Amino acid sequence: MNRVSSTFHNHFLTRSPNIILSTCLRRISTLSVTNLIQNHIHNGNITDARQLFDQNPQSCNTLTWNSMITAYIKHNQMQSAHNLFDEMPVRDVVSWNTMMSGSNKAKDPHKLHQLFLQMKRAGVTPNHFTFSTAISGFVNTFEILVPQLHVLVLHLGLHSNVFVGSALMRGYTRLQDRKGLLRVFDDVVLKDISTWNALVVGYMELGLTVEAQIIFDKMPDVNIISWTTLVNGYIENKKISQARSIFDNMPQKNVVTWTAMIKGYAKCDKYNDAIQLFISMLKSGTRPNHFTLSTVLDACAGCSTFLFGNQLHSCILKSGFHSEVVLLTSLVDMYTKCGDIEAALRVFESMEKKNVVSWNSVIGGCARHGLATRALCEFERMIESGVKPDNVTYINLLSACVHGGLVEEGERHFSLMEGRYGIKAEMKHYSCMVDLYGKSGEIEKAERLVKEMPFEPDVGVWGALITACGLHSCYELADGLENLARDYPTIYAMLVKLNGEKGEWSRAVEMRNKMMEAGARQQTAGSRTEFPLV
DNA sequence: GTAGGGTTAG
Repeated sequence: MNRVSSTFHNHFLTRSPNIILSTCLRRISTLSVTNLIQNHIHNGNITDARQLFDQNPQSCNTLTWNSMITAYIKHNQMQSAHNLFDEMPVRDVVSWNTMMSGSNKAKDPHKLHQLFLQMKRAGVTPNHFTFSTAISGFVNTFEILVPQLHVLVLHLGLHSNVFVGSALMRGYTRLQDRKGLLRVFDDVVLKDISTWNALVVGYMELGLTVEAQIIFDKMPDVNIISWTTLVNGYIENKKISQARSIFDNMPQKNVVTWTAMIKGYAKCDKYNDAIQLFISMLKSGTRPNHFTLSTVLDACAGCSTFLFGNQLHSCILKSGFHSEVVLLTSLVDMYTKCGDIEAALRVFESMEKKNVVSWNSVIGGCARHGLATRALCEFERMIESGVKPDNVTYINLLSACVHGGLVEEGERHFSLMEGRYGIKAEMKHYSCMVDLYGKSGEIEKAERLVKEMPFEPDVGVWGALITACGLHSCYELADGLENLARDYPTIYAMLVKLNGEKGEWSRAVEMRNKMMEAGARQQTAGSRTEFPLV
């Protein structure tokens, strides 16, 4: 109000009464319109705010435009934010920063990159907000640009800012650049807990658990996030017992800490430990969230504990998490892996939102249960619903074709995969195709595909081919694969079988002896190798 | 009116 009164006073001294009056009214109306818009935004009435905004273009300054854009972003209306940004008469550094932060929220690093370049071209100088937003958004996609942005940061003297510092530290961590990480850490003069945590994360991600622990022990302050970071770091480095020891000695735990530790067990296939820990969590009085529940469902799927998974389903229905896509997808996956495809399909049908992972789970589930035609139908439905397939979709789809012996369908999808969707065939796609040809007796096609593959075949591809030789008694081809047996000793087992069938007893015995020498019998007896036995 | 740490699925 002081600024307003002083402005009035100056006008009284220099202007005629009419001009003074109209200026005063305009100022009052500008102030009140801006305030009203801000009020609407504050109360979440974004439509009313926009209406007022449109009705009073002359009253809206850059600050009001920025507020409107911020409100749209907050309400996940990125397109409206964008339209308004495009119409802005004057864009300041806040306008650009806001749009960049919106792109981060929408997980659109390409848009962020574009905005950053446009901002530079528009001659607007970036500030510490710009860099912390841009660098965070570039990690994972444009991390290669991090050192260049760091140079700009140093040039503009923004390197001691804590936000810029932790963003840069994540960038250098991603680039596996230990020196860069430490240099940025040292440059942040007033380090806070986040700065220290970022160094612990960095060392952990570089596999330097000892160094990470030393830093943790040196930290002037630690919070629950620091502790969880440490536990998670040990888990990522496969040091589960160290993780558990930290976990047990933490001064306090919350749902995030519990979930991280449960996930740690699930990750190293200790599913029962994961479930036991979940039960301890419940006993401790910590309520699970949707992150916890999908982790535990994953553990149930891993050890096929249908009963426990089924109980979790009831919990989910009561929990209020019934619209979480990830959680429901875990549920679908749990049911397919626990053998109840009908329940999986029911859950899937009930899902309001489905993403590519949800579709992949149901297609993979059908494939696993031998419902090849159903898998193909679900794939068609997926395309119709506008969800784009990815590499996993095709692995599941092709394996459905293998189960159903659908050679032509498989061939068609294999060629459409790259032709229509630009998905390059990976090893697993080739191994499905070799398996598909091999199981249906088209050994020549299988062999040709192995030769034409753009990379060296792996155990899965060879396994598929060798199984085919065994199934269809292709002695010639199999005999030619003997040189591979040193790497994949189970080939001997197949050679024993084929030579036996052919009556080549001395060679069968030779192969059997070689197999015993190579320890193939021991290797295959109790292992989880994917290499199929003939 | 703008910025950063820990947990979820195929």
